[in-house]
Amino acid sequence: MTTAVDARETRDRILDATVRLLRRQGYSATGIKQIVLEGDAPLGSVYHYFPGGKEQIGAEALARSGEKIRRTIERAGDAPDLPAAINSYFTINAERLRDSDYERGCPIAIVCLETASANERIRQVCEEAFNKWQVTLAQVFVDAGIAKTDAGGLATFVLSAYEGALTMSRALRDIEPLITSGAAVASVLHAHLGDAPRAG
Amino acid sequence: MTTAVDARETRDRILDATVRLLRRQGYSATGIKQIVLEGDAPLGSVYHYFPGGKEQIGAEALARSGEKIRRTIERAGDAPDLPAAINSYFTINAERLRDSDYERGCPIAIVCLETASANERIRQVCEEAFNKWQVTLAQVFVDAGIAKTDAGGLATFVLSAYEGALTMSRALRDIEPLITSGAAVASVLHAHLGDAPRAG
DNA sequence: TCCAAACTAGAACGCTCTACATAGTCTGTA
DNA sequence: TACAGACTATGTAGAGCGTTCTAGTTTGGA
Repeated sequence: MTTAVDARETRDRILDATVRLLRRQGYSATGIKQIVLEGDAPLGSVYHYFPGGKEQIGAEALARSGEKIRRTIERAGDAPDLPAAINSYFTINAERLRDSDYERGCPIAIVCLETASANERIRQVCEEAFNKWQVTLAQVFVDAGIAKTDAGGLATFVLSAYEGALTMSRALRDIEPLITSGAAVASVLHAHLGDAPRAG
Repeated sequence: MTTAVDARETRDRILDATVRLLRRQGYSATGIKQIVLEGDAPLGSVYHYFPGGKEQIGAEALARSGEKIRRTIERAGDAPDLPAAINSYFTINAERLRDSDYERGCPIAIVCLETASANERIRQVCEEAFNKWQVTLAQVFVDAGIAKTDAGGLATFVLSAYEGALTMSRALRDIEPLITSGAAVASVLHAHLGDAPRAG
């Protein structure tokens, strides 16, 4: 194994580096050599850990990233004020996007668009990630008092608004779409909780 | 020039083929040879019409596609019932997506995510497309009676929801996110027009 | 101390990519 | 018919890709 100084294993470093690159530039533009450079990992051991090659690295990196994001969504349910928690999810990620010089996109969204029609295995990983996010968020909504009949569709809608706003913010190099959409989504949630009805 | 049978010029066929490929698989995965194959165009004339190479082809294809979509958005303003018109924009494109076997994504969204951090020229084309859509849609909202102070943000929000729902529908191979988001957006518009407040 | 297994180094392979060069063919006009 | 310019065919260059290979190093346990 690696030394104690370098506690994180090579395999993990490869996956983490892959996630960073997928966020920035997607699947097609990300090369194996770039991954090992970014992760400071030996090229020779890539096919030792990942005999399935690039596709396996991509699939595992996306699954790991998807689960991490899902846990973040789950934690939003702990907040006392649901609309505020969702809104701050938008704003926090807006700031992270800006601070990364608009490089930190969503790895699932970009890779899914690229590979949905070309690589079924990768597409399925993306589908699973989105599905789990949706189920998790719907449960958060139910726990907050939103009607069960509404929670599922509302979760899909909120995720859509978030992914689209992230896309637009990256294109415009401006966090405004994320901020605006976060506020709009919060208003919709307020309305569903029997609060102020107006969205904007 | 080409014969009368082949009325469309080679240059246009190259651009149209590029748009189709960008919708399906994005910029990085789309090659020059694939473009001329898809567009039934001679490889030898690619650099005659596009001395700027792949970047020029991509930029022009995206600009053309962006403007076409903008005109479609503009036409939504002609409908008497705005929320219904926006909702049907979602549903119509949902059906087109399904009928294309989930290949017909948004060329702007996918290319922007791929190239936002790598190719400034292409990114700017995407930014311009999104900006024009937003301005056009905001004007449609104002014309329909929505307050000027709300129209801009609302347009950004609706575009975000649409792009995100399109992304999710492709990943899931299911039009449900587009249908659900279309209905939710329509409810928000209703609320802004002084109609039924509930979104769902 | 020694061995087997785990891991790494780095070159090399076959392939595809964009881009370019050059020679050839077509087309409208005089 | 003849010519000039527009367009196309085809081959090549040079780089980069994912992958594989063999040789070498490190490691944990007996």
